[in-house]
Amino acid sequence: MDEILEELYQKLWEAFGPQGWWPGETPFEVALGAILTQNANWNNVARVIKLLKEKELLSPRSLRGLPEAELAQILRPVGYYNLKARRVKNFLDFLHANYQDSMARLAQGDLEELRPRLLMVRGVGPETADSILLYALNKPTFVVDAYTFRILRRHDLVEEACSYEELKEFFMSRRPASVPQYKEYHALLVRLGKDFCRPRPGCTTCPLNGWRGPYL
DNA sequence: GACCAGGCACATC
DNA sequence: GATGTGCATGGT
Repeated sequence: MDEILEELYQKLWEAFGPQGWWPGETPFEVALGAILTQNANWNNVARVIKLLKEKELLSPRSLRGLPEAELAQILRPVGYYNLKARRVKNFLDFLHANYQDSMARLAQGDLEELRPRLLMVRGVGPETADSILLYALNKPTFVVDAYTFRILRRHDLVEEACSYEELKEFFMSRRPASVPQYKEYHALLVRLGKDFCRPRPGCTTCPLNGWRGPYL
């Protein structure tokens, strides 16, 4: 099975090359994007982040000074905007109360300590926590998302009823704990998912078409 | 106009 | 522990 994940990585790499993830200039921008992209189109998230940048609101302190209702209006394009305004505020409160608004201070903790703490923030679930840990804080944890599950499921690498933690363990127990490669692997899976692996199969030009059995 | 998008919390059984 | 539901805009 280790060889299969290596083979999958090679195939994705050959098809797409380096993805350069996460798209974001600072750890805070990455963390914010992780919350905003929950069940949302990344293009909309990118627009909102660009707008926040233009308004000079893209820092923990300035965002903290913005009323939640105003933040919600800015967040409209990403969907679930009231919900996400609250979730962003929850994360900001967490960062302020424990780390003096500093992502650098947050990054000083280690993975085993930080993950449960992030999960205590309302609105930060397993995927968001792992995205922040891997892409903003450079901790060696693997990010599982809907694409990851769909792709591995479609190629019959995991069970239908595989949970988030099980799928994550499936990966991490079979791959060396490398931050750069975890970053790249997840990004490549998302790339494949966006371009080819729709909820309903049927794309003959998918680079993985026919790999471990056709799924047309 | 349907379907989809880089989830999560909460209620209920 | 599994399943169902609300949250919501914008792209294809």
